[in-house]
Amino acid sequence: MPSIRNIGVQEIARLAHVSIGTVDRALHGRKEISEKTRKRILRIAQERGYRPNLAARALSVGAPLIRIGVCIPREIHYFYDQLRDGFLNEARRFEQLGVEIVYHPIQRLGGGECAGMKELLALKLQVIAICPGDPANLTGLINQAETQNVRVICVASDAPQSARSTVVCVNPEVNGHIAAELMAKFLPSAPQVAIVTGMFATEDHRKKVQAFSEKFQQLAPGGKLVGVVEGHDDEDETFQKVYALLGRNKTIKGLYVSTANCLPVCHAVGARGLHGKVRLITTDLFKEMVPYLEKDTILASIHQRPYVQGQIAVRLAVDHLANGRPIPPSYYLTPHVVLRSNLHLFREIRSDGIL
Amino acid sequence: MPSIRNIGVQEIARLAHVSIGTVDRALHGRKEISEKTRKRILRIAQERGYRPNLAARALSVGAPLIRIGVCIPREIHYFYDQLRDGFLNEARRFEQLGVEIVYHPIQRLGGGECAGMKELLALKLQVIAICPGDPANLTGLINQAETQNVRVICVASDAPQSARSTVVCVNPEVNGHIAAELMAKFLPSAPQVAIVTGMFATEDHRKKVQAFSEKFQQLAPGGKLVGVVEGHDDEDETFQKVYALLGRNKTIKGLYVSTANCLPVCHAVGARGLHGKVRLITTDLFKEMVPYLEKDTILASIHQRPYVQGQIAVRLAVDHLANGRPIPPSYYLTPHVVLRSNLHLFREIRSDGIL
DNA sequence: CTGAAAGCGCTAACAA
DNA sequence: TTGTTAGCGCTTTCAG
Repeated sequence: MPSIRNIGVQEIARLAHVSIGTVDRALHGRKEISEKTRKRILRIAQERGYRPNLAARALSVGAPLIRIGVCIPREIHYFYDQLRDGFLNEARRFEQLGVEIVYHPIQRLGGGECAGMKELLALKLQVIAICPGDPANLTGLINQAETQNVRVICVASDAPQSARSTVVCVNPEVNGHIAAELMAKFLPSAPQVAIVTGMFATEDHRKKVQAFSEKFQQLAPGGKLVGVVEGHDDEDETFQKVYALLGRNKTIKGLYVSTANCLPVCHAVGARGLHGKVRLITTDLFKEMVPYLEKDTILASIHQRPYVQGQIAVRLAVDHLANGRPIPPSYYLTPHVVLRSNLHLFREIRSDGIL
Repeated sequence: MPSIRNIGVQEIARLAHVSIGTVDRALHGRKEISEKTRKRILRIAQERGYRPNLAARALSVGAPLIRIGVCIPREIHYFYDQLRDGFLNEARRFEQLGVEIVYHPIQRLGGGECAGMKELLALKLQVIAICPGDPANLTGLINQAETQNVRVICVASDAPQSARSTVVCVNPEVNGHIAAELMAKFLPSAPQVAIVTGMFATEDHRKKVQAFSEKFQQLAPGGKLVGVVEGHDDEDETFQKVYALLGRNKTIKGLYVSTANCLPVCHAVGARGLHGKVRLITTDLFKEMVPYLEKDTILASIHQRPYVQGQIAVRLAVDHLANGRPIPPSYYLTPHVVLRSNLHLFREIRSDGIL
């Protein structure tokens, strides 16, 4: 334990026999200072465990010190509105410490994210949070940002090949595994099941499919995965394909819908008169799902907690920039399992704004 | 929108034709000021949407402004250590804004909570967080605290008859309902099940039992609740009683363990050679449960997230005291459903300290 | 009852 | 390259 009470610039200046101006220069790596005095000052600060007083800093500077650019899609609203609110509400808590969100939405996942990123890059922010829709294309810009000492936080989806500081998301493999486990436990033994996904090209979707399929084999001996439907997150296409599948194969007992696009699947089940016969494990949560959860067409939904993802991204940024804590290389959060009996506790379903 | 930029005491003083000293007196309800000038100043502050600059306040005062007393049990460690860490870690984020935790543990739930509360009361804190083990006895002290303008936050358990500002917990009824839903969905139709609880005298335990029993009737037609074991959270007693029950009744397929005391239940199941025959829904999470989750003796556990409860209590306090937001009358959080496939994501199981 | 002024720890502008 | 100083918005003390 270096010292009991916290030391300040004043004290450091005294110990180093320099003025506080010089201490400030040393601490902030400014150039107008000789290398040896900087060393000396830094060593003293280190030894005495100097931690800057953020309140004083914020007060002195006046302008926001930690500016977080947020480049996330607008659509699908029910998901990204929550994500945005997580960012905004959490940042407000640290407003007085100089934390500010620069919200820079794009229309949809992958739609103009490079342009958005470039604009944010020009703003000289400390942190950029982004949902990579097309990681391959974005990687160059992410690396450029990190080179310019801008921390990049991927949210909800990842750009694993890039130099991003961290990612905040639900691991898609975990999603697939949970779905498989629930399916294996909920359905009678040796069931036939199928998957409804968006498109194989999307890494997130592909991983969920694969993880589900592996885990399901393992947990449901005798069970069988009899089809994977690629709905391209299009309502009509999804409905048609699922409707056709259920017509061809009367023995299917379960469907894992690995994207948010579960409504057309519910409709197809209904159109075949299979409510109560074919059960769904879905992804995420929005109001329109409630009736299907209540009548057990949807047995459970795996909720990726976008609001909390936004919150956590802000916290990682603030913890790092304000309190000097390291950013963990990834932050995989536990999804919630939504059931009939806990449904009413989720912010998506509630009218009050409570977390 | 009252004004674009935030106004300060200086500006209010100018507008009211008084000095900033007087503004300060008005804003803080100090006595050395005439009623009419106070009114005038307050009106102006109101009109212009004055919000104090917390950084400046913290800087000026120096000492912690928001002191939160935390009177929670030490045992059972696996639960209350998490709760404590939630308080401590979250408070550290707001340290520079003058938030401080006064940690004042008691040995076990209900063991000396009145004395602990009294000691905290003497410290002139702004907030006291407490786990009521014996609400009837504590209510007087809680009311006294609130009268003295100390906000009382109940955590993990409630004192519903008191004037406490709020409670942060998992609603025991929700716990019971989720357990019932999982039991009904996981087990083959019309199963016989039993409950293992602590003691009926504890409100939390009683409510879980009742909620489970009602919901189970409703969701598992033909199923039957064939016993309720009161284990008094004693390992031997619980083992003996469950062992006896499983001997008497060979048809039991499921057990809902509504307290953290699930290990003796697992042992009893093992001793009867019923692994894989009798399935458990348990409560909370600690390392020793892992093998039973992995071999599916425990199908799922309902995790009350003590760490997050501590976090949220701090946030409610800070949001209220620092940012003037109202405290919601209750904050019921969603428990996590722990399964084999998400097990490794929980802080109780991980070695790194990440949330 | 009210006003004036010092000072919290830090940054930034200017002087040397 | 270094030192000096004003001032961020607020609380607090001391004078009036």
